[in-house]
Amino acid sequence: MSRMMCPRGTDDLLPEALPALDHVFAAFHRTMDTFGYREIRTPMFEETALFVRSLGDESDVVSKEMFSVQRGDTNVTFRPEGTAPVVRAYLQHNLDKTRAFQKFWYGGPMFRFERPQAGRSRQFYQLGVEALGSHSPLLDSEVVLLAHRAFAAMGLRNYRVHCNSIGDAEDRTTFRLVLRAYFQPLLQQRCDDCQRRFERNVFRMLDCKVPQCQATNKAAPQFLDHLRPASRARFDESLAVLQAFDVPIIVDPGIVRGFDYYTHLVFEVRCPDLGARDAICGGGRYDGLIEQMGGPSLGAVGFAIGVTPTLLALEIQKHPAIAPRENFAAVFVAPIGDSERTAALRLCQQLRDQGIPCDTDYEQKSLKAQFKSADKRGVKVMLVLGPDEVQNGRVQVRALHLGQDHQLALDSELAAHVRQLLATTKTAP
RNA sequence: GUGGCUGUAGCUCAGUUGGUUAGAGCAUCAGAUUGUGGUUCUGAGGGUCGCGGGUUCAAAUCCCGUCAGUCACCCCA
Repeated sequence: MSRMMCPRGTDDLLPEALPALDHVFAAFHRTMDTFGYREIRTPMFEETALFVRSLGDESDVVSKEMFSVQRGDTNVTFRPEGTAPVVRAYLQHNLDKTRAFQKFWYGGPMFRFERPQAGRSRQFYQLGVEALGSHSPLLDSEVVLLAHRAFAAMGLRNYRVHCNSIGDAEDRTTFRLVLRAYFQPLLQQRCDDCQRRFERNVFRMLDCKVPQCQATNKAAPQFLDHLRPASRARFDESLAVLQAFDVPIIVDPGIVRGFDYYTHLVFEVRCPDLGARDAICGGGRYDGLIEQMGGPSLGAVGFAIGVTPTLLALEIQKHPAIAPRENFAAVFVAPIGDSERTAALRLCQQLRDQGIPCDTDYEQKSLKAQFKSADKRGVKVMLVLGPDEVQNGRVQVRALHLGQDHQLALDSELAAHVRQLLATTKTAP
């Protein structure tokens, strides 16, 4: 079968699926407004060098997951994540010099060339925030609180925020030595991946999922115990704030994060209902990034929500806003025969002009068939036009959801009547 | 990139140890004394059984390949 299909790892969002996406975006947007974050939109693709510089050419994303396009001597990449583009825009427009501290949110598709699986695709949607230009520990807490409130606004239940601190560059240098010293004699017992991680990124050995590795991880030194007092105090301060706001926190030494630019607070939101891939949000502080990208030494903190897994979680939890919805026009004008077709179109348009979503028949269906299909599409009000109605300047109005019939005049009052019928809900008998 | 599972109608699936014109439910469309929905009844359309090759008198069924989907690993939202 050689039918055309959308490329592997992509999905068509059909009309009935979009209300779910809208629900998540709208809840996020509302939350951002109340916290004073403003939306920013950057291009879908950037110069490849931007991501190489921010993520590091050692990272998996850069080394094997980028959607890149070479055109003449320019090489661009469809954005695999949202942080680097926002920081780039911030610096490009000299915001660091005019109003250094700014809070942004963004949302939209991201692209990574990887093997699709449950809750993960090659084009996926992220909603994220970036609070740029401040080192304040208060912001660390605010950002986590913000993620929590956003999920709450979406109606998600049963999730936990896993938090950890990985200190600053100095803490990490120290801890790297401590970890290497600990793992060196145990290296024989570790899996192949950990053998590689020992040199490349020791920290990742801490969240290895292989059972034999987890055994030696239990007694492994923890970041939190090797932070300098100032770093440790800052983490404790953040935790205290979050506990005061009843955020479901779990301190989890296994949270290490993949990208190089993270510092101090790192966190992940997980929803156990999802099974193997349970992370729905990841973020933290990344104090080195702005400077790394050619800007001044300013702090930054943010997170990104994976919309796809979030929708999956809401679906599993049977959230009503996620169910597929047929969003057809609520009013339908049904001409009985061909002679009423023009009048029907005119009436239909008249209601549309009044802001009432309205549709009519285009296929010369029988009246019965029009009723049947209208019922299936969730139409609430049917307006029937036959020869008699047209001649008398009247229309038959049937409220399908109420089971009521009315005869109404085709005058300026009609729209108001229809509007009223739409607003009426069926009362229990 | 690695591994497991799965490909039969628009959807969910039957299809007996290989054996005639491949079935059901739902969905779609049309009817049930000719201007009215949801229930019910009747009927219709719709499939080169993912694709290619092989074994056989005979393949949806067995074998090989390939493509696609899916789940998991690596990594990550």
